[in-house]
Amino acid sequence: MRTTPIIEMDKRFDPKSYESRWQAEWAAQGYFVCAVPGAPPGSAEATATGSSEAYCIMIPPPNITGKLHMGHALQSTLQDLLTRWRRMQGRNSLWLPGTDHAGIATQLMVERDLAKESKSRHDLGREKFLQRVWAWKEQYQGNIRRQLDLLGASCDWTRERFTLDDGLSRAVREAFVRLYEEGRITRGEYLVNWSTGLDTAISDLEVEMRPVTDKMWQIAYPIAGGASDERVVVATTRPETLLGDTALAVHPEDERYRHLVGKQAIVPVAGRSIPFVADDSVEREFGTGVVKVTPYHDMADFETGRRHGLPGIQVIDRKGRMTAAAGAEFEGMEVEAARELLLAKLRQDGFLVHEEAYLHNVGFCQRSGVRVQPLMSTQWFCDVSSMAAEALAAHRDGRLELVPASWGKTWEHWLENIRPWCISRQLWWGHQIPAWYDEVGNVFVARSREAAAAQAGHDRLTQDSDVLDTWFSSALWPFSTLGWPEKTADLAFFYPTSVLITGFDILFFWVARMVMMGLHFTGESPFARVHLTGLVRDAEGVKMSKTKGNVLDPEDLIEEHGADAVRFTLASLDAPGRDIPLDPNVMAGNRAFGNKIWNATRFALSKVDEAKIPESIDFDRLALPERWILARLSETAAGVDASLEDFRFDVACRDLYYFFWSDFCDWYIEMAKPGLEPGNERLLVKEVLLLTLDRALRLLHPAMPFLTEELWQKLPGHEAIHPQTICLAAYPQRVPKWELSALEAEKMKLFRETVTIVRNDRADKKLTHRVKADLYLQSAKAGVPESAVDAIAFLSSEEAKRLLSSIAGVRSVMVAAPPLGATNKHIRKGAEITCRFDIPETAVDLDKLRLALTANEENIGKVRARLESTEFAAKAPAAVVEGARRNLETLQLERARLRAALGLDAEPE
RNA sequence: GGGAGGUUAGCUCAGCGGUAGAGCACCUGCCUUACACGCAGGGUGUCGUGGGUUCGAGCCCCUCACCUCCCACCA
Repeated sequence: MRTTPIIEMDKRFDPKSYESRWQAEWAAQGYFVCAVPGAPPGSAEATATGSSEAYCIMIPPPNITGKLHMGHALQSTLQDLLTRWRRMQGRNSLWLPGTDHAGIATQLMVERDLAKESKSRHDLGREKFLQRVWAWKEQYQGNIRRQLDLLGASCDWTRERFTLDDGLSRAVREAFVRLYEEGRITRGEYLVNWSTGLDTAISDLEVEMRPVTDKMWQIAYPIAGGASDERVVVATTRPETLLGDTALAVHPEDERYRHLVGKQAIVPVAGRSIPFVADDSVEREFGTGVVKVTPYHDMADFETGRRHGLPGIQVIDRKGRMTAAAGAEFEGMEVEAARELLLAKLRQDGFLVHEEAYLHNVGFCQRSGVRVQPLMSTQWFCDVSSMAAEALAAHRDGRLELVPASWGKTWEHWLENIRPWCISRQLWWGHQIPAWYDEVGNVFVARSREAAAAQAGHDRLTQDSDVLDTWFSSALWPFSTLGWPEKTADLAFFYPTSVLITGFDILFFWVARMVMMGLHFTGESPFARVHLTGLVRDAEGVKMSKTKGNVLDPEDLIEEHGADAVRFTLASLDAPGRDIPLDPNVMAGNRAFGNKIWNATRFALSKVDEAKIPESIDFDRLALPERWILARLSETAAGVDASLEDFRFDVACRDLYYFFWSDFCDWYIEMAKPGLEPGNERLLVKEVLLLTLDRALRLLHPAMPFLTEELWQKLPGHEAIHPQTICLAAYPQRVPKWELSALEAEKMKLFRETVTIVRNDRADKKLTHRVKADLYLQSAKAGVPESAVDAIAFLSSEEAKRLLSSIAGVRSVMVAAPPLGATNKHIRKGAEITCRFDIPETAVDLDKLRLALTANEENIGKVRARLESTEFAAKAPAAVVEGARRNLETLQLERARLRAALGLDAEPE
């Protein structure tokens, strides 16, 4: 005997009461642990499915530095949604979790921590410092898992990886050595982006251009060996680099300066002679048309210098201070101070011709915020040009699909213009470069120190002190996490992965590099499809930032609304190519949706007695409401599947929301109520109620895992669907047999319209729902549109009467002329429907009627004009013409009704 | 300087060539035997501008304007 479950369930749902319980249960049961065909049995025995069809998503590994932000919450929600959906479809679905060592970010945080003890990493030394970072990592790594658990993530934690763990480190060394042996990785001295804030080189991608108002100075350079007063004027924003000038450049076709090419100029203050060179890159219109060339302190000048075989002079060092080469009086000065001193000297000697404010773009170190200093240094570079070509080809031939596809052009442009990737960093935390040097500087690149020693023939070797750019190890993530370079069962089964979900902001940093490395090392794109999400913003669409104080914390939101509401909200806002404006009101609305689901279940459980979710149902024996809701269920299942295939999470959520709230709760449950009354039972109503609820919960499960599991476990008969958990129950599919015929669909439409008529009339008269209505039906006058439905017969049937009584407070339905004076007549499907209430007829709101008449006549005018156009009749499809004709007829009947109510003649013309 | 996206109700956004939609907000009436995190009803639109294609354009084409964001070595 079932007790009455309604007593057991609270009137309000409380996500906190079950969310953590279910996450713990799922983990304990190992539902998300994948067993791979051919793999040795182990903990994976508890696996969900033995399916041989793989589905795999690699998490974009969050930094171990800390805390998940809204972007992680969004992306994790979508990844989990897809994984749960595929898992329920029976795929062997792996969502592999992990974290990134995040070289610079992590090192900075630990250094900041050290600074509290007034220590620097140099005080500790490399060994001790790294021990400290590892300790720090151990402390924070669990945080990521805890947060993903809170969100309901169905990761396989037995496969969790870390970019610095042994396996991944091995993969990194393997990749590095292979690329080196192929000649793609080289070491050399180049002008690189130097961050004095981080004391390391950074890649082009880590440089952020920002507009800055500087000054543009014009400086005169005397001509050597010319007339004593002959000078040429040069414009510059960085006068201090003049000390490192090794040439002046002019455009080869600039008549103003052509005569100078081959001559020498004298660098003011420094007094050195430097040549004039002619170079196409000089813009004649800009500045004075003469450019100072400082190869070691300017990217463009570096290239110019190379073209002309010019030497370079390093006048600024890696700390941002002037070197000895800048001259004794400048040596050791900060750049700013050196600039002031130099300007003073120039001014004093009459070399400073002009100065003005100047707005231009300047490169800043994205991470530390300092101005990037171009600096000559020895670094490791990876030539990715051929890999980029492969990545381009994969995109063009469809092996790699970007969603939304509009990112394609950006992809092409970046890869077509790619430059060598500076992969070495002067940091300690990261993968130390697998290169060793002997006493005389010979380099041995190898997979291990032993291998390097074997190459060298001795062990007097020192390892390169630099580490690799964090993104180098991330680039290997899709296959290094599966055991590459070993040929593991996981790699064979799950690689290439199915989809990647990440933010567009790391399209180049990460996605492009994974595709390049994946294609290079495995011959396959690491994933077939990439869904790029937008940026999570605040309710007003403003970017979240600490300084603006508008940052939302996923953990707070989960605490307040429950994980399911957070997930549903994020997923429903993920429209292609758009950012995600996160409004707490919307979140509250979706929490209310959870409450609605809770209460619908609570209602059903209180009514179904001994009934169970039926294993099958005889659709043909059902009454219209049951047939209708099953039809809607089938359509919704079909729609959700299609939407998820296309990454249209917004559409899938909208359809689910509408189906559950409007179709199921507002309409079906209301229609089911009379059929659930003792002694009045409609055939199989309880079974259909349970069946629909079961399917709806399963459809919703990927988006709202906790609530659906909690409720589904309460449904009688759920064990027959899956003995343990909704997580592994089959995802509902379309059932074509359940879909309604056109006739039935029309009947349902007529019924709903009739309900609305009654409710409208009641609201117009300001009556409460308690005042019952009497309905009068009679055939409408001539000119009524044809209809397949016999409206009068249908609406006056016992079945319809009972439904109308329950849902719309209709006391009686009479096939008769309405009492004299009745004004609220409505025409539907050839029937004139009049609604009367048990109260004196209130005064008709004439203004409202007049407005309605005006609108009606406007519409008639429009439709008639279309119908009278010969072109419309000739060219529009017949169905459209016919639709317009019917429309006109209905509008005309409506007009007659309105005119009668207003006491006007029936026909105006 | 290139490129992408956006411009639809008060707000945030859907929208498939055929009479403009949702949620939230707002107004009215309701504690109707699941739910007030609720029920029912309601109002609101020059679909950014100007052209074009079409019988018919929010939707397709072109122009312009404004907003967001990427990429880019005019010193």
